[in-house]
Amino acid sequence: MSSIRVRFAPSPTGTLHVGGARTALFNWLYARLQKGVFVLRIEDTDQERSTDASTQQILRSMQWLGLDWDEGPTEDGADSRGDHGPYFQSQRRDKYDEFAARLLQENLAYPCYCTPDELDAMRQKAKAEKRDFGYDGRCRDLSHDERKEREARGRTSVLRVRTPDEGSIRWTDIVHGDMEIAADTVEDWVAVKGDGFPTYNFAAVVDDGLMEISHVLRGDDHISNTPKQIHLFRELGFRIPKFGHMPMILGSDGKRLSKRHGAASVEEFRDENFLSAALVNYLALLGWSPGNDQEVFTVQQLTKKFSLKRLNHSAAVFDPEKLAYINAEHLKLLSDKQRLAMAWPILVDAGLAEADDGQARAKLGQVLKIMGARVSHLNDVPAYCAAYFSDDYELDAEAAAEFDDEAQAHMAKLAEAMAKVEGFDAASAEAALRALADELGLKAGQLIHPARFAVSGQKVGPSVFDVLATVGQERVVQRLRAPRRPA
RNA sequence: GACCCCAUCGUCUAGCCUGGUUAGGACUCCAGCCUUUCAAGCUGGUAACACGGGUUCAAAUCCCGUUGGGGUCACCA
Repeated sequence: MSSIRVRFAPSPTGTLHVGGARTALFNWLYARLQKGVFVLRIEDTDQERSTDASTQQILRSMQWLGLDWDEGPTEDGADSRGDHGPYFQSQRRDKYDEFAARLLQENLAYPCYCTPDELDAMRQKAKAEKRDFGYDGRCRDLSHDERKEREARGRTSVLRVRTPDEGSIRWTDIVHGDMEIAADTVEDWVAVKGDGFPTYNFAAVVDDGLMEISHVLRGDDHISNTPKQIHLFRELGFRIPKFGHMPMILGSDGKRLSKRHGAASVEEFRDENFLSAALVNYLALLGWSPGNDQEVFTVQQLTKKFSLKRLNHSAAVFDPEKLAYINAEHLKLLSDKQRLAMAWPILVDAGLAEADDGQARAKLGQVLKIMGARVSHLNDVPAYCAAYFSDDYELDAEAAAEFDDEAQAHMAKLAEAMAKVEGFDAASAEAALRALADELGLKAGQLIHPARFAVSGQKVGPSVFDVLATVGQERVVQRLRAPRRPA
């Protein structure tokens, strides 16, 4: 086991977004590639916004994606497992308190008595004067008596970290290379809030330190937190992890991806019946490339080829069309058995079959077979397959318009021909149809197209002879005799 | 606004580090082939180095600047 320890640390204030999923994925891939440890930590220090439902949802999304964690909450989210727990920040108060006390004792931090309202006023003023606002350090050097006096007035305090005024903070970013931020652009930031809970930057450092995280891989939007965290890692005596800031995922308008761009949470893609392997594959391609022309990867292949060295520097736009293509490719990768296992529940959900109907399930297997690559998304299954399971299927408007009285007359004759076929299958149905076409002096296509419509309601689909064979002689004859036409 | 990040087809990207390519691939779009139809598949096509200066025999590639886009500026994470 290597000493590589990475983590994904979502805050349970909503669903798992594709941006977060991509971050989780890259951490997971790196851990699997390096035979390291992947830690999942729930950052629920925001009392107002964190919900248990969100935690559950995130855990479910992670599991759906196949991103299993070595340490973290148990699968049901009720408990923790691993040597560095607990993995819910809300259960780690004792640790934050301990380090906060140390910061205070060593004068690395100080109590600040400014109220949110006061700070807000200062911010407004700075804005009005077109000045930059950074906390001005007015509580930085309060004397013992001054502190006592404020406390006597019932003022609550927050704990602010004393940041250096001079010099700079540097690190070598795995993605961006050498980084240097001037220390004077880093303000004295709040480590412990008025409610006694740690802020993100404080809790993250304590936890990453205690959990012995070796690499912090996260979004670009965290770059500005990094100097604060590095400073604190150092002051607290922790080994400083390596940092890698990955590019953001944007919507088609170039803005950070969000709900208004359409589906943006993992759960939505699951509900829309995307293959999780396809989402994983597509997400991996956003911000990373293998360096050659391969684009379709199984998860297994990704864990072998992934490399931090090949992470991109620039933000990427999420493209639903490319995802759809990758999804279709993964559908082709599935065995007939796997595809059937995925499609069956969808057919059942659509009310086209009973869950325990083994015959219907076998039939779906046949239908899927003749459909072939025409099913590029599992969501298409109900519409494409309805005619094989029910007489209540949709009629394609275009095909219906082409189906005239002459076609109907032809279908009546075809019905009788089909009724006479013995040993009804694709080959015998084809022979009978072609014979009838010859007899009537028609081209085969003149029977084929109306027949497809009469039997399946569709304009397109598999070989019509396969359709006939699969729908079955009895139903074929019925539908040819009395084709459904739009009202 | 300040600080930071980024910059190759519409989109995802290879090429950049270690200057010399007809700047490659994929999605989308278009055309053709195949097919009873559609899809798939196959073949072909349209389409990019943001701009300006350097350095160099030679710059997508190295340097500087400009412009553009994004991010951060909370007792949110």
